[in-house]
Amino acid sequence: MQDIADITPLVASLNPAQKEAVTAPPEHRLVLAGAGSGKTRVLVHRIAWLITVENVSPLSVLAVTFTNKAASEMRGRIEQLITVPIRSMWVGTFHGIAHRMLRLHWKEAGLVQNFQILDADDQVRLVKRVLKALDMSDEQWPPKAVTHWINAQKEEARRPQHMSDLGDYTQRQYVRVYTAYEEACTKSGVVDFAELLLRAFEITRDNPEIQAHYRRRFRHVLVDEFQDTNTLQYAWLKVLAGDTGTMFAVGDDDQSIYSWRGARVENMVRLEKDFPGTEVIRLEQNYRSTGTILKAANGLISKNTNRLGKNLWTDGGDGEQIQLYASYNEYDEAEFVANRARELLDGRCRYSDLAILYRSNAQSRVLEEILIRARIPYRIYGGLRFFERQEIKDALAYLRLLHNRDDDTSFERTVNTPARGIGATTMEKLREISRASGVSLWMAAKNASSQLGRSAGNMGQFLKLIDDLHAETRDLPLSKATELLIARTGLRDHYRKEKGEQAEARLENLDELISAARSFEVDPGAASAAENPDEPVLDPLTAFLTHAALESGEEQAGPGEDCVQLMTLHAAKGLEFPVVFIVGVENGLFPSARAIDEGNLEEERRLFYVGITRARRKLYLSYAEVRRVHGVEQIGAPSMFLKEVPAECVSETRPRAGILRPGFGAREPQSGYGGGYRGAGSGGGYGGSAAGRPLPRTVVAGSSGLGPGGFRLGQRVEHPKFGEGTILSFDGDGDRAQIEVKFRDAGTKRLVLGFANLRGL
DNA sequence: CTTATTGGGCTTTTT
DNA sequence: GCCCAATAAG
Repeated sequence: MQDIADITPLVASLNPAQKEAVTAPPEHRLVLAGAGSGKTRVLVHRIAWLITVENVSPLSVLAVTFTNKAASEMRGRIEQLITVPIRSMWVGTFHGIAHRMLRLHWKEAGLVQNFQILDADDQVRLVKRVLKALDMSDEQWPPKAVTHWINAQKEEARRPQHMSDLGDYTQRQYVRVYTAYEEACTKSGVVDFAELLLRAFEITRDNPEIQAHYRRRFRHVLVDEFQDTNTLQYAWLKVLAGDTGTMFAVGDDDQSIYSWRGARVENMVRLEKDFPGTEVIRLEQNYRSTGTILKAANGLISKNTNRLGKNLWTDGGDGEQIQLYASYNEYDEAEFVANRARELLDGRCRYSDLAILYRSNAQSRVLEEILIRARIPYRIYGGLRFFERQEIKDALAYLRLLHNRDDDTSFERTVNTPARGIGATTMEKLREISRASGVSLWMAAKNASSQLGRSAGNMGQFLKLIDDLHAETRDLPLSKATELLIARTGLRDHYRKEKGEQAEARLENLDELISAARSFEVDPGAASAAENPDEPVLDPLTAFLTHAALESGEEQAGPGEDCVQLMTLHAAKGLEFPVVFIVGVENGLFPSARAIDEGNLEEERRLFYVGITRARRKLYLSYAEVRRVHGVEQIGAPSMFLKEVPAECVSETRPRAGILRPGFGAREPQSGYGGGYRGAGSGGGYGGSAAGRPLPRTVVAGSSGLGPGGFRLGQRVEHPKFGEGTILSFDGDGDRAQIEVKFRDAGTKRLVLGFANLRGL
């Protein structure tokens, strides 16, 4: 029996709804947790409650998240809350848990014991090679699209052998690639991300012992970000829980922003049907944002239909109005952000209190440029991550090849990196041999070196290098082995010779890899402490490679200290900042042109909702009247979503009245915006003009888009040779003035205006 | 085989 | 406008 004192810290700090969720009897629950309503808190406290009050063993708990970050945060917070050791508890990502099962049951899953994981990049490369082997052209069958199709099939748990031929040629070809791709994976002993989930699902569904074992074990299944589960993940959860396990799912349909990668919000409704007795608990009290920000968010999201329904509230104050800034262009917009940032930083803000959110990554470039000039330190999230870097993947491919010679993906990557005289022709020959004899590239190279002509010697050296390295490293600790490999394969010299500061960074990354390997070396003292049949024992190399595949690591850009945070709206989900700037709030950008085209506005609206609710105290929105998109200046209109934000929440700022908008493309921003309208952001403007009413325009009639030669942007023109077209942009002035025209038949051309002989239509 | 050049493409992203 | 990948030239 637990005494009262034990449970106080578990519930004392919770509001009634949170308390209801945490202390609910062990039955199915769906927690609709609004933004900033303490979702993670409820999940963590629920697990702690089950263990300390309901006397549930940590072994009986399965807690699933989407990201490694969320999983480790959850584990850490539970550990802080209770004294019971939870080392044996399965807390992890869908993929991490699937992987764990497959390591334990590799035989039943039909895998080889030392299977490796293919990342998204590797997968596309492999699909590409399969396409080539099937004589299907890259053009007609874009590898990325084919890969996407294969993954979509896997997410619906469809195997090629189950797919009926509907007499559709395209379908037939797709199935052909899918089949060949699967064979290639099996032959190489690799699985892609979707395959991890699919195999784990299949053994849980089809293997009675495995099913019984996990159902007996996992009495409590808890899922975070439930609105992001895809069909396969849901099916797996269902088959895991069976009718003995209880589901505790936490999610927010209003924050469903990943339907394009397979997430199915409908799973929230299905849960209620599939798990009888599921009670829904709503968390609507928000602890993050001001009343004004919540009002804006609520107003916006109420325009969506098919919501499960929720209204955020706070018992805090209204706070400040949301500032909306109408900028001339993206440089002016960035200046506005930098100016406001500087003002805030003079006050009580640290750099890291500020976040700049945008719809697409391309928008970060201009912001970066301006922030550098303003000497404001920043950090961009969402670049290349550590284990995705070229040099790191090179080194890892060698490690994988040492581990398994039949790993063709790694063979292809390493064989001529660094260059050792094994070119495309040789590899083409080798692939043909391997295809014909049905063996891996490695075996083919071993057996048929005589058929490789002039490169046979080089190939022989490569094979020997791998064999020698294997012998030399087999008894070394992993970090030493990695170090030796990087030196002996010539990778280090290869990158040393590369010029530029990039090379420097690459060498540092290789060193970083060596020290990362060190943390996977077995520590003989701690290892055998608790041998659990439910914990796979991985050799250091496998553990290291798995870590690299499943946790691609923090992205390395910039110093980790006090910085302004730049990221996409998608990347911001789950985070919060005292001050948030959302830039580029324009039709065509946000909502994106494609979303408008396809009528997918609800998800874009949710994305805006996510963005707004990231802000604690201050929120700035901005849009540009003109923006360069894919190198072409485009006139934008404020986002349709702005009209949906209650007018009283917003006050609008404009560049100082009376200053004309600069002529389109008359000057490049560097020189153009420096003089004319610098400091526009801090200028007076006129507040109070609420979003929703027509926005006053400072444009002087007729000046809009007027370029050299009297032509206007978007004007229809005729060229003696190219025919009719539309003006896309102007560049420069005087004799050198250029004009970019999109012709109806001749494509887009850049012409010198003086010679173009254009006639306006 | 390496290096320079051209051409296409282009939301969002975790594992 | 920028980045990648596929081609052409060295």
